[in-house]
Amino acid sequence: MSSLSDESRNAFFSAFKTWDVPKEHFLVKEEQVCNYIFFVAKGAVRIFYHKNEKEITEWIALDEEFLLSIQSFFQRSPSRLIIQTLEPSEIWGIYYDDLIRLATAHHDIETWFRKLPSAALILAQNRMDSIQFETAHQRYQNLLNQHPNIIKRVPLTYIASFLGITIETLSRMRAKQ
Amino acid sequence: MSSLSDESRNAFFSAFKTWDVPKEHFLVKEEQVCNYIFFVAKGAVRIFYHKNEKEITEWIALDEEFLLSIQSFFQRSPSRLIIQTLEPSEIWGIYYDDLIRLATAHHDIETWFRKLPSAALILAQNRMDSIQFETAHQRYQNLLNQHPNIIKRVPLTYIASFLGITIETLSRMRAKQ
DNA sequence: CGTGCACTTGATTGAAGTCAAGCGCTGTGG
DNA sequence: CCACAGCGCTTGACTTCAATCAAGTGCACG
Repeated sequence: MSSLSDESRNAFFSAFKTWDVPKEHFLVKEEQVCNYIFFVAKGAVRIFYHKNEKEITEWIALDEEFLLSIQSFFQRSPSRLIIQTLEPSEIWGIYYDDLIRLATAHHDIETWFRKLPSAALILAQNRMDSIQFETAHQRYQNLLNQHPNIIKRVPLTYIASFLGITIETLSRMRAKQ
Repeated sequence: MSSLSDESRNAFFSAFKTWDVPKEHFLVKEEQVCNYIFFVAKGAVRIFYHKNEKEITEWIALDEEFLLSIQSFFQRSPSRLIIQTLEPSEIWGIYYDDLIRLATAHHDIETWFRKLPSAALILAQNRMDSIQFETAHQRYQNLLNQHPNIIKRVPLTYIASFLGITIETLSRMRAKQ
């Protein structure tokens, strides 16, 4: 995003649609195609999937963050991931076809766009590393350092699910700071 | 791959270069850019990265499998992943520029090519799921069912590292079938 | 006012890591 | 040609982290 020219950035942001949505509103339901790149202008949104009847939180986006199901958006296929607000939120979204149009017209947008899936792969890799090699306590501390607002604003269940631990364990970590 | 027309498939395979390489030969070293999509025609190759001075195996490719560092190849940036043969092997590779040329000429190759990063993301996601939610024993059983040849041909260290467990634990799993 | 949800706290269990010792090849050097 | 060093793997004893099960507290909302 930071790599875009002012002109491209303006074109990009002009293409957004905006919505005001209540708490627990679905931006993408299971098996739907994710047709938008979303930007959480204000509010809190989680992205999660079902695994053995449980909901696994993949990420929680607060104010001024992007999110989407990369796989669904890029492959134009039904999403395993579900996107849902945790608070009443102001959401912006850029529609797939509009983004393609922009990418065709602006080379820097195309470059940015093309890099998204492999950038997401790096994030997935990092998250896997942290689940595999860090203790629950380290993961909690990292989240606390890097995204203190998530800890402050979001219910335990979602944080625990994101960290890959039980709410009991998370509760105990907090008790010991 | 299966989605390519005969013509595209021929063009694709004609563009390969081939090498005979000894055991423990590096196809991609750390911090190098991965310029090829590799195809292991015959042999065994591992892809791994360094984490806290340890080598973490990400995948092991045997006869007739593709492998590459998606992130490095697509972003044209230095690779965190290292690719190295485990046996004397016959390796084919298609060079980045050649692949771009093919993708420009053959629309189905371009489609295939564009999908690679988000397809890899799904694999990464699945692997994370298995590390997070399956026991070491389940992961071993799955590997045994889905890739028995890896278990047969590859030294324990690499398999243990791929499964995310210690060699002791792996040895114990094998003892109980 | 009470039912339920979000969170806490405690006791117990279990899976897998660590440390340590030992076995059986293979290959190199005396 | 044998000896022994080293590697790949196994086995055992112990430890640890976090899950599970089970109560219990406090607040929120109908």
